[in-house]
Amino acid sequence: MPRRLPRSFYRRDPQTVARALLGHRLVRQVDGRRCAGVIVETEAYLGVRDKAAHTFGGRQTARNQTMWGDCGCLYVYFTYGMHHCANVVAGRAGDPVAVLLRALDPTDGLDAMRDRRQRDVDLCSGPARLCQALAIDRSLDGLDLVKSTKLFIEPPPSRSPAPQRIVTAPRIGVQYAGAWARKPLRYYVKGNPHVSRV
DNA sequence: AGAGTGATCATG
DNA sequence: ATGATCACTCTC
Repeated sequence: MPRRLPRSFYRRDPQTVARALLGHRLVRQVDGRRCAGVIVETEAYLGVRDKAAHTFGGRQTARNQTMWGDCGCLYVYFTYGMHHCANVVAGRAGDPVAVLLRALDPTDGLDAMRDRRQRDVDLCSGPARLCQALAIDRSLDGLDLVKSTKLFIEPPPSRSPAPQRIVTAPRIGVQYAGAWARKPLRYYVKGNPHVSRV
């Protein structure tokens, strides 16, 4: 059995989870091949009060159903007619908050990622890029990261390196959200070259 | 800076 | 039913 983060890790406010996720490894098993990367960039979405969140104002739709369920599950949405983005559901069931996975530092299965991305660079630097690299789409929506072997999050080795410096910044691509767009709800590892933008 | 792309959503 | 929008990416 793979080592995985427990449910309790996710059952916290999304800002805490977004920050804590940095440095853990997202692992994808597909076609008997392993692809993985260290999470280096995330964003917190605060639910019904957050104008930038899909669940703002209590919206509950076919698309965002997963956000209303148990923490530790994957919320995948499709946008712009071609891109998928992946979130981890946080908080308590009924509080529809989540953390968007924005970038990985790729560590395993780079060849498969290059095949899927049709590129040698920017394999996992951006929410839709990392989904393409790891073959994540709507069919994985609702998947339980605490139990699945197809996709899960692995803690770093117990003898972990020195804690990394974390930067906060406004979230990307949510300018329509007014004051909520300016809140520092984006988290990334300072100096890491795989962060989607600085 | 502009185009691409179609599911999704709020309106009616 | 319909039209506007979109937690993005690529190319110029």
